[in-house]
Amino acid sequence: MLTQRRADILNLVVDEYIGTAAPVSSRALVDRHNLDVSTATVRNELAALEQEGYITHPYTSAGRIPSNTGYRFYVEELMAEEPIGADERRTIEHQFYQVAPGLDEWLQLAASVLAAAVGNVAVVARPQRPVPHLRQAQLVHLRPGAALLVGVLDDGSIQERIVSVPEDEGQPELLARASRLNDRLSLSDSDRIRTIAPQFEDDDDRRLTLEIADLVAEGASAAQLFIEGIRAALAQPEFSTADRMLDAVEHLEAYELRGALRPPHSPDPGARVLIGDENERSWLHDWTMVISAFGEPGGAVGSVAVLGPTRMHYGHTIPRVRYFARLMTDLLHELDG
Amino acid sequence: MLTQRRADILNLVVDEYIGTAAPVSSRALVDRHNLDVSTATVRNELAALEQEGYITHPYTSAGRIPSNTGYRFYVEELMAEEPIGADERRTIEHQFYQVAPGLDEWLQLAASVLAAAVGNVAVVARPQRPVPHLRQAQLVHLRPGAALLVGVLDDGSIQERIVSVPEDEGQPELLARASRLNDRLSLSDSDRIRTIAPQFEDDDDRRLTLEIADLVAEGASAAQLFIEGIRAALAQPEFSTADRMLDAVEHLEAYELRGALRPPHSPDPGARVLIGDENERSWLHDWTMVISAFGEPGGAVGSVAVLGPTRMHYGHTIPRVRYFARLMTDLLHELDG
DNA sequence: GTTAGCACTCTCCCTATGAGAGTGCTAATC
DNA sequence: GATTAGCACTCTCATAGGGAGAGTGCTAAC
Repeated sequence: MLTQRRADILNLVVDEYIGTAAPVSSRALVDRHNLDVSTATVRNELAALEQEGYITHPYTSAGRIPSNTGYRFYVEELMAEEPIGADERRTIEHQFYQVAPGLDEWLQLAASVLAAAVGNVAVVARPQRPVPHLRQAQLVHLRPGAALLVGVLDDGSIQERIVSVPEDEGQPELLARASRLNDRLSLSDSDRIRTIAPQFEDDDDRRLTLEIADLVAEGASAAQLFIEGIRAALAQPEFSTADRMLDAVEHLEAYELRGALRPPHSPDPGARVLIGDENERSWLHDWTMVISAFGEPGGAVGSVAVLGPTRMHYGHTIPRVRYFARLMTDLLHELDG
Repeated sequence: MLTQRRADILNLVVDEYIGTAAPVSSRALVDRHNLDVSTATVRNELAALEQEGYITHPYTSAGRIPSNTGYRFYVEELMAEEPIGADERRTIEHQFYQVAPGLDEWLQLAASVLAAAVGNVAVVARPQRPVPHLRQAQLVHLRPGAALLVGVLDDGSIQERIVSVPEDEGQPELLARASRLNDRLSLSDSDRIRTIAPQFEDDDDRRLTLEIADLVAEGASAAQLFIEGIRAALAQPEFSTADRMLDAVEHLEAYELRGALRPPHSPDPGARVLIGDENERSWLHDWTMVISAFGEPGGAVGSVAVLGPTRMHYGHTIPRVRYFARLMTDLLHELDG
C-alpha cells in the first residue's frame, strides 16, 4: 500500500502528464503545486513509485510517465471525477429534443456530442436484443415477380431484402399476403418463425416465411456502430508521426471496433475502463477504452464507448460515458413507452 | 501544340512520376526507356516543356514533376488506358452475385471493390431521384399512442420516423389506416401528398399524410455515401507527414464529400476528371477526383467516384470508374425490372 | 539539331557539438 | 530517520557544418 504522500504525488504526476503529454519532473511538481518539500524529496518518492511499478521514465533522465499500473491505481483510488454541471447537462439534452425523435438520429447525435465532449473517439452501438423478434413484415411491389420485403424488428431496426413473388401478384395481393404472414409470425423470433413455416399451405407463403426468418436472424448479427471524433483523437501528440497515425486510422473502422466492443448483453450501471493491455486486442495496447452499456436488462442492449490514448482525461471522460449511457437508456424508454 | 517528341517525353515523365512519386530526371528517362537521344537533348526538351507549363521542378536541380496542366494534357491526349481484362471483370461481377441482392449491399460492395482496385478512396453515392415518390407507407404499432412510420420510396430507399397515433388504436386499426393512406398517396411526390392531405376527413389521417410528405421530402436531401479505401490512400507518400495526413482525414468524411460530389442529376456515359484546382473546394486542390454518374436519365441517379493525389494512376483508374458506373446501372436495372 | 563536358545548386544524411533538462547519489542538516 | 543542498552524470534536442550525390543549365564542339 502506498503512503499518503506517495499517493498524492502519483496523483499529481498523472494529472500533470494527462494535461501536458510531457514527462513530469520533480521540479514541475514542486513549483506548480507548491509542495512544501524539496525536489530532492520528491525525487526520492518518485524513485520509490517507480520501484513499485506505478511510473516509468522513457530514458535515464527525463521526467516520469505513469505506467498502466499507475493509471489503473489512479482510476480506482485517486482520480477526481469532474461532475457534469447543470448547464452542460441542459445543453446536451436540449440537442436531443431538437432533432426529430428516432433511434438512429439519437444514436448518431450521442456519438458526436460525446466525441466533442471528451475530445476523443466516441462509439455508440445500436441496441440489439440477443434474440430479436419480428414486429411486422411488409411486401412492397417492385415489378412483376419481385418485391421488397421490409421487416421491422422489436429492437427498432429495419431489415430489407428483395424477394421473388408470384408474377401475377400486384400490390393488393401482396398486402393480403403480408397481413396473412403477420397474423401468424408477428412477435416471433427467427427460430420460431422457421418452425411455423410448414404450417402455411401456400408454397409462396412458406418460402416467404423462411425469407422472413433469415431477415430476423440478420438483425441479431453485427450491430450498427456510430463512430465520431476520429479527427480530434488523431490530433493528439500520441499520433504526431505519420506511421502511428496511419496505424490508428487502420483500426478505427467499424469492422475492427465491433470486435473490440464485444456486446455486453446486459447493461451495467457503471463504466468499465480498459487500460492498455487490459484490452484483448493487441492494437488497443496503447489505448484506453471506457465503455458502458445501456438499455433494459432482458431487452435491447447497446453500448457507449470512448477510445483514446492511455493518457486520457479519465476524471472527465468516465462520468460522461456513464451519463450518456444513462441518457440513452432514458431515450430508449421514451421510444418504447 | 507540342511536337511529337515533346509529347512522348511528357508522357514518359508523367508515367514515371506516377509510378515512383519521385521527381523524374533526364537520366532516368533515357535509361529506363532506352531513348536514342542523349540526356542533354532530353534536358532541352524538358526545359521547353517547363517553359510551356506542363511540368515543374521543386528546386533548381531536382527532376521534373508534372503540373496540373501536364496531367490534364496527359489525361486528354497521352494516357494509355489500361483495359479491364475478362478475368478481372469476372472476378468483380462474381462478387456482386455472391452477396444478397439489395441496393445497399451492392453500393457498399462497389465502394470497397473499387477502392481495392484503384488503391485510393472510392465513394459511391446512393441513387436519388430529384423528386422521389412514395411507393408505400406502413405503420408499425410501438405502444399506445405511438407508431413507427416506415416509407418505401421509388428510389429504393427506406425512411422512418416515429409518429403519434390515436391512443386506442392497435396494429389492426393502424393497418387499415395505412392501407387507406396508401390508396390515395402511393406513387405521389412530397408536394402532391401535401396537396392531398386536406381531402382526408379524419384529423389523424390528415396529420399522418403531412408526416408522410415530410418523410418523402427527406428522401430528396443528403444522399447516403459509401466510402472505402481511406487507409490505402493515406499510405501514399503524399501523406507521409502527420499534418498532411490529419488534413486529409479531416476532409474524408461523408459530410465534406457530399459537398464535393454535387449530384449530377443525369448520368453521363464517361467519367469526369477533376485535377487539382479544377475542383471548387480548396481542400481538394492537391487531389484528383474521377467521377461518373449511373442510373437512368430521368430516374434515380447516383455516382461513383475515386479520390486520390493528383499523382494518380489515371490510365488504370478512369476506365475502372467508368466500368463501375456501368455495372451499377446494370444492377439498378436488375432491381427495377 | 545534338551531344559531351563541366560548373553549379540543392537536398539529404551524417556527425558533432553545446545547451538544457532532469535524475541519482552523497554528504550535510534538521 | 527524514529531508535537503549540491553536483556529477546522462540523455535529448536543436543547430550547424560538411561531404556525397543527384541533376540541371550552359557552353562549346560535333
